[in-house]
Amino acid sequence: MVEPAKSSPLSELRIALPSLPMRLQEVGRFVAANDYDATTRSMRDLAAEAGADPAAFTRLAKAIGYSGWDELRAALTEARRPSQISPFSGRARGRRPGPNSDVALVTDKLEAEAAGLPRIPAQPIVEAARALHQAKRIWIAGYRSCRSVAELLNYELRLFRPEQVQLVGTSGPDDLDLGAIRPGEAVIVIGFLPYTHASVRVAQAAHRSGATLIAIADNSSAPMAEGADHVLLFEAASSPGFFPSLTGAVAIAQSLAAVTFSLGGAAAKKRLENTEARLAAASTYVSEKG
Amino acid sequence: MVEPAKSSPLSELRIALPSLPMRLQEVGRFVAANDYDATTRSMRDLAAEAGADPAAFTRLAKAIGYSGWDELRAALTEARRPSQISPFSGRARGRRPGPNSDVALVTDKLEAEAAGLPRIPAQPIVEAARALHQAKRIWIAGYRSCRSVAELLNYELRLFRPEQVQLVGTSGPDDLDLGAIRPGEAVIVIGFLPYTHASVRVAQAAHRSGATLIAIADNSSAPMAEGADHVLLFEAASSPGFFPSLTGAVAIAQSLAAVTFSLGGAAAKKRLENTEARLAAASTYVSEKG
DNA sequence: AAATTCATGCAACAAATGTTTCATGGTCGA
DNA sequence: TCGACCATGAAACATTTGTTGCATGAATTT
Repeated sequence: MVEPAKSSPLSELRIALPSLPMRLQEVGRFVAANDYDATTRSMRDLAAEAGADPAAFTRLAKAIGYSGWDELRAALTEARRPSQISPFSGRARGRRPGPNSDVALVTDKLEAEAAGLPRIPAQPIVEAARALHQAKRIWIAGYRSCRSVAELLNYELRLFRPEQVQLVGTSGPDDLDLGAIRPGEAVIVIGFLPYTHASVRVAQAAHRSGATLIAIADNSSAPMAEGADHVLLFEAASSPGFFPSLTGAVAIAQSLAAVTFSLGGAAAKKRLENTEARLAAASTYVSEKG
Repeated sequence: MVEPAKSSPLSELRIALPSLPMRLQEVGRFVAANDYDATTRSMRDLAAEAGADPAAFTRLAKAIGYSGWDELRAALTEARRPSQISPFSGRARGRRPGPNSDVALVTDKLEAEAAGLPRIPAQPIVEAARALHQAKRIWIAGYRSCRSVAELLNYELRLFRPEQVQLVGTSGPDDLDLGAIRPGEAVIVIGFLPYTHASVRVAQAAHRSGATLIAIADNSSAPMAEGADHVLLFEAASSPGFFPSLTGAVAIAQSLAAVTFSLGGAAAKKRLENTEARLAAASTYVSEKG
């Protein structure tokens, strides 16, 4: 099934552009080139920057079939709206049983997850890593499926900061750890919908105790992101399948560990070497043979 | 007093959220959850949708240090501006040490991992899932950083096959489990270079006992892949960084679980529903509120 | 118990927004 | 050349916007 190619307001604009009066062309080009400002700033503001009359914007909108600038801007705004991920994109679709349908499921899933990774904002990860670098102690909490991510992070960070990293709930009930959180420490909470009470409690405890709170979540409005100093977002529902995807969370966790290690400099490197030497001495690993 | 990370207005908002009056919290949550609308639509419009007083938005802005809603919105708008976020954020520039090099590291890492995912062969995953579907019992083994992947797989499979899935080494020493493996069962071993002795021993025990062996590894010549009925390969070293990447392994694990579930049909679906109902009854999750 | 602070909704306010009108100047066809 | 038409900028318009003062009621302190 092919969509009737409903053109976006921007392409409508560009198509109509050549047949417009000179001044409207200028304004139209300005809008096309600055469509983000067009959706966010006021008409008069744009007019000032474009060196044009405010009325030209109203006339432009009417010239390409809108009732006025407001309507054009609303269309541009909707066109720019970040793609709302529909949870039922892949699963609700009729997927008839067959030998190839499962392969298609896997392929779709992998591709969707691959597409989600580059959309992860890098800057917040770096900032969170700085916070980890400065933290005197690092707590990590994650429950149910997120537990695996928490443990991964715990493992990697411990490779070069063995004494300062701890998984919440390993040495007794969680509550025991919650009371031990102090200012100057950092707490990482991982979770996504549906959110567990436990993860929210850890986040609140972290915030209350004055520690730096880092939330890895699928949504900026997740309850454990409240009060968080750093929120690292990934797309959990972006891939077809039955469980939320964890690849984004894992990628974030690994990037976080990598940058934190990088900030650690020579000291971190040395500790990592020590740890590796110890593991090798215990003959944990199969020796590579030539 | 610790200075808060003033990276983005959204994080400022989240940090201040818990210490705000109730109504302002509601409004703040709404803004955090709908930040795109916050930048594009009018204050009164938002107020109507949030079911709040317009004045609350002005007060919220002032409460977190802005002169008014206009200024907060301007900050949100600038934070969302696409030009500085998406294109050429880090990679095109020189790689000299500095605040940007870390961002480039993360960006490159994410892109490399994203590129690796579609290269994962789907067919072997489906075949392995069929084996899992037929298995009377499923054992899962993974050590060190792979432990997290093993636990993820264990968790997801247990959601719809609670009695038949078990992580190796949870109920005593590994060796105890190794003797319990029987023909008709399936064993999943996850590992990559450097390979642990433990994972190799599990693989060998599985092979010896006549169980179906599924290896998730970075290389087809990995020692635990020897004698394996199914080998699922991913690229662990494909991404820059200091630790091998686990996103590929996680993606494989989740796909494996998804296909196995799909093969399980109505029975699996029913068990999953039962599990979810039990979790909900235990109020594990934070209830969604409208 | 009284006093005080504070949160909150309502309504009025000034400023701004988008639109329209009007006058001007230019272009094209007869 | 004249007249009809249109593009264009400036100003006036009604509407909407964000803000603020005020009254009310709840929570907290004295």
